Amino acid sequence: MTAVTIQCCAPIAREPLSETDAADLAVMLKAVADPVRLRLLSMIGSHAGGEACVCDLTDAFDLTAPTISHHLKVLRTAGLIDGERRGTWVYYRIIPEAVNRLGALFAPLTEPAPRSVELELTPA
Amino acid sequence: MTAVTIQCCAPIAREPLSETDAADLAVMLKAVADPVRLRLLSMIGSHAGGEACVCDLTDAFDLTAPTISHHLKVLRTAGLIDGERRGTWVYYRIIPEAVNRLGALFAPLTEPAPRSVELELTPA
DNA sequence: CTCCTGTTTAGAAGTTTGTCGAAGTAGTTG
DNA sequence: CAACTACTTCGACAAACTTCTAAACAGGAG
Repeated sequence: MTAVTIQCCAPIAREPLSETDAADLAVMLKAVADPVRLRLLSMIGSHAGGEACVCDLTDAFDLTAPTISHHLKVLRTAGLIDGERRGTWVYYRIIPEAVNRLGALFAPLTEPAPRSVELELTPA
Repeated sequence: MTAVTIQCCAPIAREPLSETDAADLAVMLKAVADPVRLRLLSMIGSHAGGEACVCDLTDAFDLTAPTISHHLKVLRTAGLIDGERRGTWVYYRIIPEAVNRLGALFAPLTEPAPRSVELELTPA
């Protein structure tokens, strides 16, 4: 059921990116091109249950709550994470499709021609 | 022989990135988090022979030569490309290991446990 | 309702980044 | 050597970014 569904742009070395695709991807990459946001994304994604509370995230850094909130907003605006308030706390989780899109962009491409490069994730 | 050899950091959602790894990766991601540099990288990687001359790259953009040169330097400093002068022209090519490192970072991770995720590139 | 905690918004200060024009280096050709 | 082309370095400046403090908003407890 977790179909992965990688689509948007071929690996970066297959064919030149269009101006539009490049601009589009740059937004996502900019969001992830910061040490704090990288760690936030990693913490959220690797947290038990696939989601993490802002309170946990804030405690893990030597930064103020507004700063963490700002970084989370950047990740959210870029479509990489999604947040939900449940009672007192707000929980964030990764949007896998977005992360997969980045993975596909930098996927290894040993041959110029599309050989049989397959990810064996769902053995059917 | 193209062993790929992906190593450095587990996928982003496997375990929280260390502060050092995050800072390290952020340098590479910052280099790639710009529409012009993304297109440059893509043009270089997808160019015939695996390398492109600066003259070709400069012509493809509406930017001055110094600006293109600056962007190439950012990519080079980040370890993503390497340049070589041959006679009159300078040629740049992608460093695959660096790009693969980014690919590994965003590789899909459907299960928390390390299942049999294998890239079938060298059928031995 | 009032107070307290968790989170976001608003505004400001300091730094980094993208771009340019001008000038410098490298190699080819006459 | 002189002139020309290809590319890089330098210095400058506007725009964008990271971080902070202060203040607002949201929900739970007394």
